[in-house]
Amino acid sequence: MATTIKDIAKRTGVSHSTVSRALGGNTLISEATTSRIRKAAREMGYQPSAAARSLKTNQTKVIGVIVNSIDDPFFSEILFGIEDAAQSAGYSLFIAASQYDPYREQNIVQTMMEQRTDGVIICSSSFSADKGRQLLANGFPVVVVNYKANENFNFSIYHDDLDGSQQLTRHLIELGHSKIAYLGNAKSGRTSLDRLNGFQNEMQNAGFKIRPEFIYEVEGSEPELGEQGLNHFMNCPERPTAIICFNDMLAIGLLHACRQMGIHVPEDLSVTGFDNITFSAYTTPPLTTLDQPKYSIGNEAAQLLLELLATKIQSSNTTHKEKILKGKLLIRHSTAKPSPHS
Amino acid sequence: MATTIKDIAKRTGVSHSTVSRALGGNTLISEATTSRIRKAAREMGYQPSAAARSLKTNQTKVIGVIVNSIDDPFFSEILFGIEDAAQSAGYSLFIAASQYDPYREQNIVQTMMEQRTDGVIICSSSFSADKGRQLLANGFPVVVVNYKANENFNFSIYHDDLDGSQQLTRHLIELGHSKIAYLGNAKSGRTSLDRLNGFQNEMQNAGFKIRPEFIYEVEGSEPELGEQGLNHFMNCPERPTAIICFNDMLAIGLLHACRQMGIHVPEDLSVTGFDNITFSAYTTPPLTTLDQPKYSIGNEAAQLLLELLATKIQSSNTTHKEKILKGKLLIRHSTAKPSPHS
DNA sequence: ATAATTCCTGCACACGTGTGCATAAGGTGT
DNA sequence: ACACCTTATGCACACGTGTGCAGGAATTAT
Repeated sequence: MATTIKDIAKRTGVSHSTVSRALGGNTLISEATTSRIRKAAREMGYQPSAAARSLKTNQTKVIGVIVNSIDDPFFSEILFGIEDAAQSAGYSLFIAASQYDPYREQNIVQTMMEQRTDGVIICSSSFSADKGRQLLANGFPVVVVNYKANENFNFSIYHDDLDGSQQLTRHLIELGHSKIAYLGNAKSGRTSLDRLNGFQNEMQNAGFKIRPEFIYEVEGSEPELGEQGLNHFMNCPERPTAIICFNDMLAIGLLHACRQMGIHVPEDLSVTGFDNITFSAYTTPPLTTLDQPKYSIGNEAAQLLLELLATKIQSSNTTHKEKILKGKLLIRHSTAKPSPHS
Repeated sequence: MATTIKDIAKRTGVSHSTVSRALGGNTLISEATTSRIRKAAREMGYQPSAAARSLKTNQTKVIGVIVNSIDDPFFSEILFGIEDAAQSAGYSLFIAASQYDPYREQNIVQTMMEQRTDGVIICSSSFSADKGRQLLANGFPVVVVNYKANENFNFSIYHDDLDGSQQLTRHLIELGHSKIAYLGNAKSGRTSLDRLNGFQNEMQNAGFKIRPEFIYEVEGSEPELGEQGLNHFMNCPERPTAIICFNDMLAIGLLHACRQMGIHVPEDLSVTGFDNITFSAYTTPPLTTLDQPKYSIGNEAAQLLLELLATKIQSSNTTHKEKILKGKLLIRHSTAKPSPHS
């Protein structure tokens, strides 16, 4: 059994209250006893019980983080940003992955509530809104990341997907493309929609029409779905000269399929990704993408939550705060002028 | 403030003990009152306090997991396996990343101890042994994964790296290679050493000598270090015809560097990886690698820990249990016969 | 009708920590 | 010597939950 403050009290001949105060740095206790107690605590390998402490203080110093999937390299960088901010404020993370599974989602929400997490960061674009509201209803401060059902949530950090998508589209248009297609991910809801809208806006600005078959969605972001997307576009009566992919994972799969089908990128076809995950620099050719400030996004989200926890203004649910971060275009080698004979 | 069993007791007109028993499914309580209490609990949105419960029962239903870095796609698949096993046994995960940082490591250990995690799984090959011993000394059941300081730990699951490396080497030898080099990762300690040994064993079996400059280590597994490795080998007086990389990440970086230097894989040079992470299937050319059963490794580790928790045999530290899993060779297109004129 | 048995529920304490209040010891002023 | 103030510590209770034990009510046996 682990040593408790009572054990320390017994050994140093004081009451457990004195020990509690001494370890807490309360100046009421004399320096002599304080250092005596601290020494004993060290020798006995004392570790305070988080459970007992939270029970008393009503805070756990733990913040919950909900992501789609730990597999997704995109989230892991966001997690980094969150962890740095949390750690330096003395908070630990409780990470849970929903895996797009409603049963798991419910499970996660329940666990967070039972654990009495001080706050929750939702990074899962597909997380069902009612589960999130459940947390809000139970008084949990919630910050959402890249989650576009903001009608429900007062505190959010997100990336300007509209702008990012426009940057990519503009880049392609400036290269001379007009027959551009969009490969979306139906499971990502508003995020995919925003990127689609950015594309559409910019095409309209340039005076180009988009053929309806040039917009296609697959059910997820696994690379193998990129192949499915490519097949669709290559079977169109008129082929696009460029494809904007919802994210890097899809683009990576699509590039792979291109190679198998003998389509040369970027000579025959330009391809873009979104997010700038590590591996997007190592494809053939290296992927032109939109560098999303993932670390900053996570960091800002955590800071916002910490601020909420410090000021307790979450109760006044009239307040409302959101921050929008912009990414920047990263031109590598998967985009080029369209070939003259296409 | 969240509702407690006392609130429910007040509302249903019974004592809090009765509520506790009713919700716990104790058959001593009559069915009538049990269902009445359950109904009230549901209506009031009751969620038990994990803190209070653990304080009383002395178990948290949480198991800690320590990994090197969440970024590493290798670990995320292991986490999957762990989570599945844990979840179905009613346990939650407390995940922490050491990031190779001793300060963070100490911090993690302390947090695990304060949280009174029921057990710990260490998946970090670089995790310092004394930190692990600290956990053991405090009575934590510990299972280590792919951690080769087993002299200290009684319970471990690991992959047979020696065998895997031999499979890869044999494959190359059967293709006709004899000038084979090994690119290791100094930070991965024993793991890298085992893979090196497998390579050496198999070369010896075939009667081949290894030139000392054909063994080279870099400080990490980031893809960009693959380039450094390639440079080293290409500057050797006699160049290797095949390179065995410590893992896929390094191999991916090395392949990329090959392209930039105009080296054709596999015609000029064969390259192998290790682990079979998702992206290894999408490189150019797709990577020949060793498919490590990551999910199973995680799953078995969790099951072993759960078994320890159930039987409490961890106290009898004479027991000792380990499981070794073998991976299998996955031949893609980054390996081929050596070119005749090299 | 009373005793014995079963069934159900409440009392009281415990887990480890934090904190308001009382109080004892020591010091300073007259 | 006495009242007064400061300093240092202990007492007792609280947080939310679980559980051994006692005891009341209802049922059955005598």
